[in-house]
Amino acid sequence: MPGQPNPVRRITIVDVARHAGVSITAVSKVLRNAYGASPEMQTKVRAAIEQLGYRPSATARGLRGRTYTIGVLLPEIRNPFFADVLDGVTEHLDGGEYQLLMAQCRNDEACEARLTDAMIDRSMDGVILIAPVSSRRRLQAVARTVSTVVVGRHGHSADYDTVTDDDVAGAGLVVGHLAELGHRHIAHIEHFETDPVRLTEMPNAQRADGYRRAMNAHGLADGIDVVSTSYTQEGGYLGAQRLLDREVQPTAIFAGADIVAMGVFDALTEAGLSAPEDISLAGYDNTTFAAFGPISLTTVDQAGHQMGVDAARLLLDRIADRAKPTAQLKLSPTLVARRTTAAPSTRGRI
Amino acid sequence: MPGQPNPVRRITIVDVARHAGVSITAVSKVLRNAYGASPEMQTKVRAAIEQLGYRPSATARGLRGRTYTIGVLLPEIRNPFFADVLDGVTEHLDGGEYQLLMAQCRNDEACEARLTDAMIDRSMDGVILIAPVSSRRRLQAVARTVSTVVVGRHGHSADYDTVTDDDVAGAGLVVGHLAELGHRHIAHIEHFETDPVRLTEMPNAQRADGYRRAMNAHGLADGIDVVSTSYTQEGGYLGAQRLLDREVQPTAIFAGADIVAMGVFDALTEAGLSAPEDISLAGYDNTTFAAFGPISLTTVDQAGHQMGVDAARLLLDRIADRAKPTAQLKLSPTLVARRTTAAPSTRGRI
DNA sequence: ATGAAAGCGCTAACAA
DNA sequence: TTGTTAGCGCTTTCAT
Repeated sequence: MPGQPNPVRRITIVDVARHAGVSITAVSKVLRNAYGASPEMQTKVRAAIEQLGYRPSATARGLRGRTYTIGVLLPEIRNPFFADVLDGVTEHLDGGEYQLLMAQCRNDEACEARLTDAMIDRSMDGVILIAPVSSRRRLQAVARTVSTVVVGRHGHSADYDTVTDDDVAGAGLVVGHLAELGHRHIAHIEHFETDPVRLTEMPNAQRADGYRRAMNAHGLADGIDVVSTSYTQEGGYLGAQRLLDREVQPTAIFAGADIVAMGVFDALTEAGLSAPEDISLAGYDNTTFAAFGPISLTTVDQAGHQMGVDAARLLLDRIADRAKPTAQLKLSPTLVARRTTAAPSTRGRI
Repeated sequence: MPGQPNPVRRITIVDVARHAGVSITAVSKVLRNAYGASPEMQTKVRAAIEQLGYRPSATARGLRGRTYTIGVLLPEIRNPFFADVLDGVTEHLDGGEYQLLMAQCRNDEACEARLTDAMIDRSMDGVILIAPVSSRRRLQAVARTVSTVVVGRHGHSADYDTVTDDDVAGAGLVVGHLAELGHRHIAHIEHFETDPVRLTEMPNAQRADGYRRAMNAHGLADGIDVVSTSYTQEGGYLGAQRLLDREVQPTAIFAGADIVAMGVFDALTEAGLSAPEDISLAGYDNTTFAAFGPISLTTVDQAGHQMGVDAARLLLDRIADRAKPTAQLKLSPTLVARRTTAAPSTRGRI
């Protein structure tokens, strides 16, 4: 008897109406808290709903009105920073009438297109795109179809709201901190990027830009040293290896993300080096990993949780009023100095 | 002109039918690769679909047939083990006709009820529940409504398939490894559990059970030492603190999950101790964290990726045939010995 | 092989 | 305030 039980017909609005002895419309109105249902009506209907254990079909609702569903597109579930953002979104939506469903795309434009389409096909009421790599044109197209908030990507649009961190300033904080400690040769591991739009809009590009600007501002133009890999642990590992192979090694490495710093750790350990004794190391994001005792990574806090809360709020506002002008929220990052940065040592150096 | 653009009417099956000069039924048949559409018909319809950029509404489809949507319920997005499972699921579903949407519940029964309901309300074709904490009754109810595969929870059911790891054996591997190194006082940090069903079915309970059995089997009954906290970093931290306060400290700690071991590291560092010099440390899950160079944690690999692949496969099978008998897949874990375990030292000990 | 037509469970005019 | 009814975009009998 496992499968194929009696085809448990789901309770529908018709059942509720019949059971309560009212019209279908009446039930619908109560469900939506719409105008035109007397208190007694409300009570009767709610009682019937309760007794029958009725739950409205989001599918059927979606065909006419809304599905009460919000989609979140994550670039990478392993990067704890995105979990922080997600927590913020969840917290703001909790208790409300919207359900959150998410999907993952690892910096893959084709995947993003597929998934945003899938969300639109499922009549989602709104979507939050976290650090999407899609073209501007594509983002605009999505946003014109469904209420959209873009998180972690710069660039204004009349079609979607944005929530970002001031990545240029964040990179500046790191460089300032290291320069103050006495470092002059500060290397940066960036996420490789060639697309001109992404070069302007993606956080990784802005961090690299902020790094260069800050180095110049501190009179350290000669100490600028950038390697391009990717914002992954492997990218950090490979990037650090390249830096360690330099004739003159940098005294500090600014990894564009904490996850990159993890890879740098790998390479350092492999080379018998450690931070900050041999090389100072800083990351970006202030993930739980960075705070972890044995690591204690100096990093930049960009308040992912708050970004999530703001994104959810903006999305609900936009769903409520599709025509309201778009907003661009830019949060200010702060430096979290921990144990992986210190004054440069001369140990073993020529 | 931001919001409210011309209410961009979506292309529907009617548009396609008209454009191709055929009936709506014909288009539907082509969409579903159903029987009764000639090659020419196929060609005509596909051309129209292509030209118009038509995408079927999953919402409308769901009202009659399937939504081509599979839901995954994750307990904790920060635990990288679950990301491994998810990767496996994604990989198996990739390229198919099903879309995967996920949601997170932090070991919260109420949240699980809400989200499984939400998935059912959205007419999802199937759901994969990862390490759910809900009651058996609830899981059965869900499974009778929608095709379900439960991952990481023991206990057979005629209503859902299961994919698990042999947690008892896994715990045995750790104890065996530590015993072989010469440890006799091996402590275990478990996830606190009182519910009688979960005490039987949850992996954490099985690991604790396997630990006890293995300790006895190795003649180390006197060395059994369990502290109950939770499978979180904080749980590991608090558990380790309690163990370090013992009159006689254990020479090894078996943390029930890698994330717990992370917290143990915190506590050790704080106490000025390190692994394996002062205390050996082992985890469970073989997450990327465990493999991370500076950590190099001894742990148990339970092949999360493979579990995900299997879960997806079982789910597709069940969707195809709701009546097929349920399967219980139990994978065998392997030990991954790294640098945090070694022979017990007598340093500083009485 | 093809198409007409009846719903699926809701929402939203509109009428009463 | 309440109820009737026409769809929403599909799938699926059932004729042809």
